[in-house]
Amino acid sequence: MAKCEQCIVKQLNSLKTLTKSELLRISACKTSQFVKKGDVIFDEGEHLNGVFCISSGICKVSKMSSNGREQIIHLVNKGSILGERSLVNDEVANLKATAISDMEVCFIPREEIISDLKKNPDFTMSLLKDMASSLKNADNTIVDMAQKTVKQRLAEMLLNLEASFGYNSDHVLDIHLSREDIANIIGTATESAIRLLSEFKKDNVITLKGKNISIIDIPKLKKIAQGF
Amino acid sequence: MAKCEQCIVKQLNSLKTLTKSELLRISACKTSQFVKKGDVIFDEGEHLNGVFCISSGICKVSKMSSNGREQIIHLVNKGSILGERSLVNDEVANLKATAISDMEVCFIPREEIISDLKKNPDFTMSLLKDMASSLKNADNTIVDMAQKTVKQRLAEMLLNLEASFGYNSDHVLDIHLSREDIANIIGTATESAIRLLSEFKKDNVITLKGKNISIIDIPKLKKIAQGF
DNA sequence: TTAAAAATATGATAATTATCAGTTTTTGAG
DNA sequence: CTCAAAAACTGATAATTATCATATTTTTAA
Repeated sequence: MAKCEQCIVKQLNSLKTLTKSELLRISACKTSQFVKKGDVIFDEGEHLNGVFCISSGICKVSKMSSNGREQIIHLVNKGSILGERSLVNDEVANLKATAISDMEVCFIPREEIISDLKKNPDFTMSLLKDMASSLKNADNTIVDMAQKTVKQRLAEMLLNLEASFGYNSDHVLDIHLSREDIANIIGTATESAIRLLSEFKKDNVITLKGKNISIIDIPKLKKIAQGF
Repeated sequence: MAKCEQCIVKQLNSLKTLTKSELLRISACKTSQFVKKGDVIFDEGEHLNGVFCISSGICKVSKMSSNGREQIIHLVNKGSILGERSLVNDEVANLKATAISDMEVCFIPREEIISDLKKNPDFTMSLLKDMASSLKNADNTIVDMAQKTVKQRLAEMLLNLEASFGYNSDHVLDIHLSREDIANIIGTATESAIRLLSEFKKDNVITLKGKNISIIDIPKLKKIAQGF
C-alpha cells in the first residue's frame, strides 16, 4: 500500500502541516479502497468516523433538496480531503459524496486525526484557514445562485471547471459530467442546461462532443457570466 | 465602558472559551461605538484589522453581485462576532456589514485575538467548530437558493426569522426589515417579495402592518416552504 | 452483436419571475 | 405640522425557466 509521506493528498492541504512521525502513524492505520464511477462514498446522515483522502479521481458532493432534486455543492479533485467538517463537530454527514470517475480513496480513522488536532496547533490552524476559505467560496456561491440567471451560472461553471480541472491533450476539459450533473451544479432542469449548452455551441463559445467540452472563447464566456 | 467579562457577546460564542485574564486584557484594549441604523460597519474590500462584537442591535451581512444587486447572506443578532474569517486568513473583507437597527458594537484589534489563537487551543477549536457550523448552514442555503422557488424561500425565511429573533410582546417578529431587504435575502425582485407577502397575508398565513410581521399559521408556512 | 435502457436533444406550452410604469402610503427633515 | 422623498403597492407585460411529450443517440448488458 502506498505511504502517506509520498501521497499527492499530503502536498495539497492541511495534512502538509503534519510532521513526518505523524504521517507515519497515519500511514500505518489508514485503509485504501478503489471506488467505481457512480459509487457512493458516503451519504447524508451517515456517521463518518474519519476523513477520506482522494488519491485519484473526481467526486461530486451533493445534497437532496426537499423538492427531491439533487444539488451539487462542489466537485472534488484528487489531492483533497472529504469529511473534515463532520470530524470537527462530530455530527452526521450533511452531504453525500459520489464518484463521478473511478477513484482511489484512503480512509483515516477519526481518532488519529483528532489526536493531531489536539497536539499540533499548526494543523488546527491550517484546517481553520481551509474552512475560512471554503466559507468564503460558499458565500460567493450563494450570491451567484440567488442573483444570477441560469445562463450566467452555466458560463461561470464552465470557467470554474477550466480553472479546477484544466484540459487534456486535446484541449478538452479534463472532467466528464453528465448533462444532469451539469444541471444539478447550476441548479436548473436538465433540459434547460442542455438547451443553453447548445446555444453556447451555436454561438462558438464552446465545442461539444458528447461529454467532451472545450472552451474556445473565454472572454465571451466571462462576459456572459457577468450578464452581457 | 462595559467590561468584556459581563458582556452578552462573551456568553454566546467562541469567546466563552477565553480565560478570565484573557478577557481582561481584551477588555482593556477594545473600543466601543454606537452605530446608527443604515450605517456601514465595514465594506467589501476593506482591511478589518480586528473583529467586531455586537452588544446590541441587528445588522445585515451582504455582498454585491456582478449584476449590481445586493444579496444578504445573513442577519446577525446581538451576541455574535463579525469578521472572524478575515482574521483567520488575513484577507480583505469579502462581505459588507450594515446596521438594520441602532447598534452597539465593540472592536477588538487583530493582534489581541491572534495572540489568543496561538496560546489557547480551546479558543481555536471553538472557532473551528463555529466555522464548521457556518459552512453547513451555507451549504444548506446554496441548496435552497438553487432548488427552491421564491415562494418557498420566503416561507423559509419567515420561519428562520422567528427562530432567530422571536417575537416581541405583541406577537410581532422582533426584527424590522424593509421589503427590499426581504427581497435581497431570498434573492428576488422587491415587487415579487411584496406580492408574495400580500398573498401570504390573504391566505391567513401571516399578518402584516408595515414592517410588523406576525406568523399566524406555522404549519402552513412549513408546508409552503417544502413545496405544498 | 443486438436489444433494452439510459442519456441527450428538441419542440410546445405552462408556470414563475422580472421589469416597467404608475399610484398610494409612510416617513422624516425642517 | 407639512411636504418632499422614500417605501410600499398594484397592474400590465416581457423574459426566463420548468414541465411534458417525444425523437434520437449513446451506452450497457446479455
